[in-house]
Amino acid sequence: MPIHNAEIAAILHEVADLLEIEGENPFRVRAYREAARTVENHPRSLAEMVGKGESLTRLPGIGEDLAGKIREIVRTGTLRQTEELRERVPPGLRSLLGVPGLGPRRVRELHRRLGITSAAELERAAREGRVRRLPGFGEKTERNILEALSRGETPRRFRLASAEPAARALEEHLRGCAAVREVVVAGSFRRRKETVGDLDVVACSHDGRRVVEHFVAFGGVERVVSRGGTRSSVVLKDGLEVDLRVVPEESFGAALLYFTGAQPHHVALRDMALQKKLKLNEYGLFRGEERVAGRTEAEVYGALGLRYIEPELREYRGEIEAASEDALPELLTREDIRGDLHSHTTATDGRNSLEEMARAAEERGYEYLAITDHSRRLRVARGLDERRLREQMEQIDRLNEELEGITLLKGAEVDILEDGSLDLPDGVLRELDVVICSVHHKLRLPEREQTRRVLRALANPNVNILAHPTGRLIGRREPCELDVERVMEAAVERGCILELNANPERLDLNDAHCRLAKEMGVRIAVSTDAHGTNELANIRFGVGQARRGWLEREDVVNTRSLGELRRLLRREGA
DNA sequence: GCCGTTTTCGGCCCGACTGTTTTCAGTCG
Repeated sequence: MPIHNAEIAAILHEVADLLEIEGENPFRVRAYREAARTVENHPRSLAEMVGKGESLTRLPGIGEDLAGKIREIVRTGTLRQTEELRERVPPGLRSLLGVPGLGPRRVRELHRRLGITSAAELERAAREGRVRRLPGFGEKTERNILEALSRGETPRRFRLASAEPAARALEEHLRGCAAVREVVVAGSFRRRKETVGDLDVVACSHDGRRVVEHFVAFGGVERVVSRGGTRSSVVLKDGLEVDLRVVPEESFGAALLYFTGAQPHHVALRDMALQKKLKLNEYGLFRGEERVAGRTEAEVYGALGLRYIEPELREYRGEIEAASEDALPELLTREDIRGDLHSHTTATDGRNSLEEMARAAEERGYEYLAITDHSRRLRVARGLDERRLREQMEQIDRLNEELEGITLLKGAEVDILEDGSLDLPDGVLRELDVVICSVHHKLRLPEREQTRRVLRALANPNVNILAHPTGRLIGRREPCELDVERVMEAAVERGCILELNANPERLDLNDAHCRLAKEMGVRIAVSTDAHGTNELANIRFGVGQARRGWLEREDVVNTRSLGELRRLLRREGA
């Protein structure tokens, strides 16, 4: 079984943590962290690249040494260096780095002076009052450690959609403060990352203290972690941490840039600034004492010789180079979307009728909506057999005569059976406007079998779209073992479309896959898989993910007019 | 450990807040 990028990255992260606890050169530690990040973000399988003898040193942050280590991991599944480190640094110490307030320095002291190697030992030492006697520690630190341990705090990530209500409520709350001129939730939320660890709020005001006081009075606040004159940090009742920064108007753009990140993106910008003998921080871009930019982000990018870079691109995946060459993509927007190609009704497991779904889509300004109820294999959803599907097709024909602003497309979401055959006969599939196929059971097949299964389904000439290709559920279910690159090759050959499922629990394909699809020339459908009228609005999450994957209007099929779309679905004029 | 129109050595982002401190280290983002 080839090793996954995520597993390689995990090993590199462990090396970084252990080296840090040992007190290694922090830049060396950072090099491992950056390499790990590069690996986990890389759309292609490194194991495969190693197998093909491709060079790894072209990846950012990976030199000869790390390339060799990655090759060792791919070949042996492990790294001798890690094994050696584990003998010197008890692996339990690693988990202590996750305790708020404990960094590598303090963890090392705890180990060296008190022999602590685990959270349980730390708790005991703190209870016995031994921690407070260490230099640099005190009563308060000891108490904070105990509190953090009793909360059992493991940094938890929130799905974008679960953080959104809090983000909107906070924005509104802060706008209610007279001293606030502008407020934006920045960070990974603004980059539309599929999960966020916390919210970073940037407010524009000349009275920081007043804004901070207003901020900590927000109704959802569980506890205040810190509050100063320009910055504060709180934890909300649902456990989400929120950091606020207040800056004056002339710094707002620079602060947004700083707090939107991603960190490597901003570090690279600082680097560019240094090369131009400028200094970039959250207050502006400076030449000596003089502020040359900072009011808006565009101003800062401009002063660095770059085009404005959309937040979703700021992941340090080539966007800075593209901006300097004026080669940035013109990203997909919500307004580009002309219809939804995946939806369900009460005929199976949806909550609204055909007509209700149609009207809701019409209200969104769509030209078309594909009705794609499940096939019979999905028993829990009361999936349709051929007879019931034909009944629905007739209903759609009748309804289309009444509807004026929108057209319903006749479709189905057909289960891919274990052998790769489809759950409805070709005869009826041929009569549909759009055929989606997807895997809903046997998600744990080995990669070879899963890939063969999906490839066989795509070989059916009636199939248009492969829905939620990897089957992952964010935070709940890992993606299935699937050779996504092979599937994409097949999709290109056969004119099939891959779905970017916009359900915020799925967002499948992920951003890296979208980027790969674009590079390989695979067409994408951004679809909500709505099981009710209220879910059609989930399209915004799909658009965000598409933008993170550098997708443009041309790459996405449901930006086409109905006529163009119909031609595409007949696989003509590809 | 990486990286390079300030190159193969010597840099590597930087400011706020907290707690333990009499001037600052550690942590965090």
